[in-house]
Amino acid sequence: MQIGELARSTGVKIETIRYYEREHLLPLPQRTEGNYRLYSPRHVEQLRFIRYCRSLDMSLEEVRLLIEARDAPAGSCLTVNALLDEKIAEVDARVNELHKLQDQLRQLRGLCRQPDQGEICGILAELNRCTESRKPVV
Amino acid sequence: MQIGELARSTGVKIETIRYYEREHLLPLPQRTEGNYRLYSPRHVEQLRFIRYCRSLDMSLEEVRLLIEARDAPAGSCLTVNALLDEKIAEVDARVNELHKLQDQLRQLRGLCRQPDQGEICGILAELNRCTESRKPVV
DNA sequence: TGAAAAGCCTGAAGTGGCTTCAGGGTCAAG
DNA sequence: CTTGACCCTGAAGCCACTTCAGGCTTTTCA
Repeated sequence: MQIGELARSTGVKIETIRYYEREHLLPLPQRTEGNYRLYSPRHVEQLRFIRYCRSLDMSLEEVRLLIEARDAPAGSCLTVNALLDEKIAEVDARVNELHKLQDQLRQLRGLCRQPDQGEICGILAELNRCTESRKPVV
Repeated sequence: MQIGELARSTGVKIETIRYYEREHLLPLPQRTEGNYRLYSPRHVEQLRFIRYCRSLDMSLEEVRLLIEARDAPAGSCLTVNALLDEKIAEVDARVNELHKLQDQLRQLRGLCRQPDQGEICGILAELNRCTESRKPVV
């Protein structure tokens, strides 16, 4: 299976596949006489593994850890649990941040409901106000 | 006011200030005889403006737009409103994604509550399962 | 048979929003 | 006069890719 077919069957771009190879996340494939990469079902699995982990917001470094753990499963539970716990905490924190951001954005948006009436837009006024060392209303 | 004081009084790193200058987000400051940057209160305001926008998750490109709008406020309401609406939609979408991710991560984490019992960790088993072309349980 | 089109190759540079590093120059205090 | 705090520049590093330039291989079709 050539790189194009691997790309189609996994939905991963060719360039990304080559990038993973350079990063040693995918084992080196065989080559044809014309120097084309030749992939095995093993590669398909590994690529899917990487993409599933990435869809869970893991960094490539974390994916590397998980691949190690997967290839030597004994005793790796603690590592994997710790990784997931950390990730869950990160995502929780990020969601909280974004909720606050949503409030701020909506309040700011509320300062100018009408299209331009000639006077200065309430949003710009507020953004400007925040450049002085007073606290934002929003 | 030298760059160090500007940095202290705004909480922005010196390197970041120089970076904003390179990116034309901050006007070029005067220089002393010894080639040190000299900032005015105008620069302090502008830098605060940038950081406030950044705290609202605006990209530097968007900040550039807002600076333009701020400096020519007439008729800029529509631009500013559109930018905010887009930003609000983006953040909403991201929050939804993260909520789904949280569910996934927590379910995955639930597959291995105990430290290593010798058998293969349920999490790794599930991650592996997802490398085959079946749908994930989680 | 021959040429175009589709597919593949490599290495380097670009993305955003900074941060870090190497290798200096300037200036006030002791 | 030297130490140390402060400042300067230009280049490279970070992440996870993406894009680009320039060229090779294989297939397809006239």
